[in-house]
Amino acid sequence: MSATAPAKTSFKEQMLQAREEAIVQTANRLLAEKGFESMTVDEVAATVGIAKASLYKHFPSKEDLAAAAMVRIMQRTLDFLAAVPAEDKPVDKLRAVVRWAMQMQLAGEMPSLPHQNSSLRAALMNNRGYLDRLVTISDQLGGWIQAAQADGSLNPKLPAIAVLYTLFARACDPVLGFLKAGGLQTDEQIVELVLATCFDGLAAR
Amino acid sequence: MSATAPAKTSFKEQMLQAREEAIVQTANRLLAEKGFESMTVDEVAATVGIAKASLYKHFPSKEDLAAAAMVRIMQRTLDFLAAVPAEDKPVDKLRAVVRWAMQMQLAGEMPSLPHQNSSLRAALMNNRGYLDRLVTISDQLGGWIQAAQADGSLNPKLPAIAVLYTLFARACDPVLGFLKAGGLQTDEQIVELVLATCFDGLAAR
DNA sequence: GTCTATACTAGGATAGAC
DNA sequence: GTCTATCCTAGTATAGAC
Repeated sequence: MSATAPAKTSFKEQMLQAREEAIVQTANRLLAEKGFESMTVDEVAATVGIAKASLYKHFPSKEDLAAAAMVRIMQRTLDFLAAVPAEDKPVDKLRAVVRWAMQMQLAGEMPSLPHQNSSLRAALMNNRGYLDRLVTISDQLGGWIQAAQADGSLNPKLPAIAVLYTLFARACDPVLGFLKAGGLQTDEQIVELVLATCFDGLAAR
Repeated sequence: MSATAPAKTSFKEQMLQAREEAIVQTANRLLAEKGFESMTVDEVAATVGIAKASLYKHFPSKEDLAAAAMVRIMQRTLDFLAAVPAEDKPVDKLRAVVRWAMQMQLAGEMPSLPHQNSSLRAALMNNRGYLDRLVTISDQLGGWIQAAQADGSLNPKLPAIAVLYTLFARACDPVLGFLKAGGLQTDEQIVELVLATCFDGLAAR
């Protein structure tokens, strides 16, 4: 550990971090595209361009790899929440978050929810980094939901927890994919359409 | 083929049909519970109480088995559609169908949508029985949607196809499972809650 | 058409050299 | 920490007797 060592170590660590980021990013895309069960470690490694054994030096299991990808999307969500203008109306903040999440999904960047019985689900429930971020996101959205219900822009009769779950679910809504496959709307139109049905409902107003 | 044969043959065939129904029903539940990829043929066979090889005498592949379960739920949907009172308002017919589908999901009887990239998806797209039922259901719901938009009870600005997709998606909405896991509402309350957010939206009216 | 036993493969994970 | 080569389990599917 000489005085000149830090620079090289830091560079090496940067490379390491960059590779890990590439791996997690690839896992994230495949998770969004085909789900945890259908995603194979072989495919992740091949896409990144490294050997499978090398990948396993970074992540001890497929579950840990997928969990890292889930933590990443949660962190990106937190980053977005932090960037929402504080002066916006609560309901507009909520709309902005859901819009962003839907854009992520259309871009193939939003991993689908793990099934109740999945081994990934179990791994996430034991992952502090994931749970902490989930709680932070829920608290922040929960505050906005209550504020929006208090100012009369969101239906105050709905339990806040039901609203929260609904917003989470819309981030993974398969309707976006259906409409995209139909090819009749642009991505932007699809997002605004689903956003409108989410907040305003199907019934006439 | 003597004159006395038909009775015995018929009985045997009834047994055969009953067994196939038991297999498909089990597959249906497992499909709802854990999805196509996580469902194993071993588990289906064990649950039904037959050997795996026997199951393969009835269905040539796992995909065919799952497809039979999907055809079954589509047929049950058609049966429900046929039983909806013709004199009801179009929008009430739509509500009734979505309510029924949500009840099916909470009962663990609604298989989750196959992922875009799934081998099951490909099998379904080559399955005439599935596609025909899907088209019939879509046509019937599509007619009700247009009627509801015409009579002013459903938002006429929404593309009918988007409404149709939204209704399909609500049948598999993960929000139901989230709320059920929370344990704060009865099944009936969950259904009415999600039904209300679907048709009336999250925003205050 | 049901069973037991087995073939075959995909895919998660590891060994060991560099 | 990267590679090639290999292990090993789980799971789909089939053979062959009854």
